[in-house]
Amino acid sequence: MNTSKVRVRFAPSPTGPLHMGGVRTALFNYLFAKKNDGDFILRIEDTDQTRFVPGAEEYIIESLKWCGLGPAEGPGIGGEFGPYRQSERKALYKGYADQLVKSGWAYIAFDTPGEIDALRKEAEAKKETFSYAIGTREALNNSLNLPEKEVLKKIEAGENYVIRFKMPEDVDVTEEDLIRGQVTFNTTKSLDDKVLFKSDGMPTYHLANVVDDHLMKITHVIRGEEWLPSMPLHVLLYKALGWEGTMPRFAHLPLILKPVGKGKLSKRDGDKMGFPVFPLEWKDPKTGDVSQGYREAGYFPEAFINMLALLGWNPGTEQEFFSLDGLSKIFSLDRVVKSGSRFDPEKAKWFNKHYFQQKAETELARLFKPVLNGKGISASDDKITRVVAELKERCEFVTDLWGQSHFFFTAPGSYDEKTVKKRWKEDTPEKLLAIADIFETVGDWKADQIKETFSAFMNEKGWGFGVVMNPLRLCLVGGNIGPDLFVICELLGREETISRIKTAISTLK
RNA sequence: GGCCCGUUCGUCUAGGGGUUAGGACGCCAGAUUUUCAUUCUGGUAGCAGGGGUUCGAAUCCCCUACGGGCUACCA
Repeated sequence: MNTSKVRVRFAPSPTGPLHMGGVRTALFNYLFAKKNDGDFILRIEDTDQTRFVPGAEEYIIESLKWCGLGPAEGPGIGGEFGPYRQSERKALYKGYADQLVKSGWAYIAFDTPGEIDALRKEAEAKKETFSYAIGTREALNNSLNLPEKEVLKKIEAGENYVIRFKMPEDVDVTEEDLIRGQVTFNTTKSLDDKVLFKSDGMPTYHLANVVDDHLMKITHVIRGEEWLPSMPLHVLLYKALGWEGTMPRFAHLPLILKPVGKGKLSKRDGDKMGFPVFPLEWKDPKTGDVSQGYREAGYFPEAFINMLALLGWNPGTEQEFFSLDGLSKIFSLDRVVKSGSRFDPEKAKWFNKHYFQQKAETELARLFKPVLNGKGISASDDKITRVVAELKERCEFVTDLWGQSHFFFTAPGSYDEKTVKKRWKEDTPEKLLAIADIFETVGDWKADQIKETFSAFMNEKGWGFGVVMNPLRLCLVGGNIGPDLFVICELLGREETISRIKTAISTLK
């Protein structure tokens, strides 16, 4: 067993934006590395040139950065095991594929995609499935059946070929998965002769992955459950390459499922239900479609990470709030759950609310300021901080702030109809005018002073508080939202308060 | 279809032979807040089904059902 320093990698392929499931895989890798004083590295698996999407790699790197999951090695960062982009390692893989052919673990196959496709269709018509494997490979166009001379001739003639793994017959491959325990696969029952090296000169995932993990001294492969079925192939590959002694250990993470309905979480679910599935906003370079991001939706990275960490993992205690550092100290793979987890957007919001409430008012004000500026409003930091302080506990997102506070910065342009109907009575203007007058007499324009003067007057008149306060609120904010009425008065200032009362009266009269 | 993995409140989960099956989100109710929201307190709700093993099963075994993944010269 490998006892060297723990090294794990996150190995996405740049075929689009990083999905939150991918972020979670990165997170668990990161946490495992930190917990074990190991290295977390990023490797870009871009062996499929046809699926390359411009900007995807940058997106991945920026997403990890936003989440605080900085790799120790990777593209643009460097490290002694580079390059970290598989396309830049291209020259490396062919030798290993050839070695496999030489040792009899692999063979050369000349069948064209068209031919194989036809075979597949043919089998399908008979309600069977074609697989290139023992039982069919004997009759196909490959180096197992062709004389060596013929094979050489074809290659020299420039004929396209792939290199396939020669899956051994009827072997039970048993390997321990760190999350699931022992898993056994029978080679004949469940595995075919996978392509290791493509006709375009690139390795497939299987070869590149094993070669790179070996060369990069990866000790633990932590990846999504969709890879579990290919674990035996990889185990066999390590064996075939003579790397059994340093083979990494495997851990297959459960998938993140749709909030409702069947299947794994997809981009569509987010669009349909209005929650982000990507960490950052993504604009598809081809279609121009924009997908929502957690960052843009107003989530704090620490909330996003905290939520993700608890989706499929738990500390075994009742603690729910964790910083990345906190997680790094206690994370362990044996507390990863085996079954897929449905994602709950409500819980994500709840996490964000928690972190929002934890933030200092000045910090929140700093974040809110650009929002205000974007609306053409400039206000002193002091005022913004005061406003934020009053509204903080009724919000979950920085993006909620405006909806709760616009009236502090701009006078209401209209009045909520429902509220008008419910609260604005015939004698309301007269009463509010009296209040405006009494406001002129408030000594020190502070919330409690205003309240005191107001209450004294109300008691003297014998008016019901609700009858006056609700319409007053309507005048000042345009609806029935906002914090304590007297606080609103104070922050608005005496002049503005009275002016808004008068404007409302003349508008609603 | 084949192969593999899984299944505890609606959701995330604890619990791994003896528990009143615990917590969280959501939801509902009450209290506070002269609005709304917040906050607090309480409540609702679960071991997929059937067989074993055992004095005793949510827990171990088998079967069934259901869910999920894989089954590309994609990762």
